[in-house]
Amino acid sequence: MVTGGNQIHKTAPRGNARARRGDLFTPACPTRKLLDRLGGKWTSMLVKVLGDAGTEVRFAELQRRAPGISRKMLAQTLRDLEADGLVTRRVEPTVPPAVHYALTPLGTTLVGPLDTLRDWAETHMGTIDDHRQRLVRSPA
Amino acid sequence: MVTGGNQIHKTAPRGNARARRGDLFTPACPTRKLLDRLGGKWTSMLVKVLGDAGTEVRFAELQRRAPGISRKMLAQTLRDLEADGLVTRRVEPTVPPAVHYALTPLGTTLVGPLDTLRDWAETHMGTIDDHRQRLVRSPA
DNA sequence: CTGGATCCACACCGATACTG
DNA sequence: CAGTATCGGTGTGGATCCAG
Repeated sequence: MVTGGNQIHKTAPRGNARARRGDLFTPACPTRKLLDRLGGKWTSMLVKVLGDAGTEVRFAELQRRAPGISRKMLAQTLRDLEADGLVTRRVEPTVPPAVHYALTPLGTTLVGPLDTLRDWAETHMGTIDDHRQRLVRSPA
Repeated sequence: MVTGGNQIHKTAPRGNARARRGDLFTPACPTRKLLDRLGGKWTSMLVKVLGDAGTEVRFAELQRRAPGISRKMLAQTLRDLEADGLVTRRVEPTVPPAVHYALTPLGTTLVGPLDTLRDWAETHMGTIDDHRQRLVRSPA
């Protein structure tokens, strides 16, 4: 994965967003691009946190609710999500500033599919881990 | 859910086994681990190809149906999927050998959730691309 | 409080050559 | 046919310091 995920994001050229005529092999597959974003280490967690909140959440509060994230990655991931139109950013011009983030309607539509993935993961990842463990202990 | 957050998977040192003092992160969020795998550049495509086939598919045929993949990445991804218990590998001891791959029942259960993601992607990724394009053309 | 800038370790993946 | 071995480029993400 994540691919380092995946990708057009990891290895493919970035400048040319659109597939050009010669590119038979859909380098711009929507699913591939979506997985590239979700494959980011913090993207899905932030979508979930914002979705659960249902309202605006401030920067520091997001950092609290996403344990382990650094300020750099929090800012970077939020900027990406904002550029995607999945998250809104609202700055209160106070001193010091207060910045509020929330899911856009589009971002909200992503919560369901993510829940589907989470359900599958919570149901089956244990089985997968066990399977890998068996390979370690009894290699063919 | 994604709240497990960090995981010694992508960046953390693997050789020096001991976590350092600050690391008190929850062991491993299943959703995070699933996305790490799906984030791989070819994983989801191979699952889809094998799912669509419904039967065993040979190595070379997989390479044909996953345009652009190299033999190295095909072999590596298939080995990972096999280790996860998502894919079976069957070798016919002929000369030259013929190797057949197929989804396990567990692997088949992953097809649905992936379809859900693909539906979302095909519906909304265009909107996301447009949103990013607007940022490029009309910067602040 | 909310970031940006920089440095760097490491993991992913492509290209190529070799093997049984 | 179906892999493995190796090299190297590139991107991701953590740590740390600086700034409005």
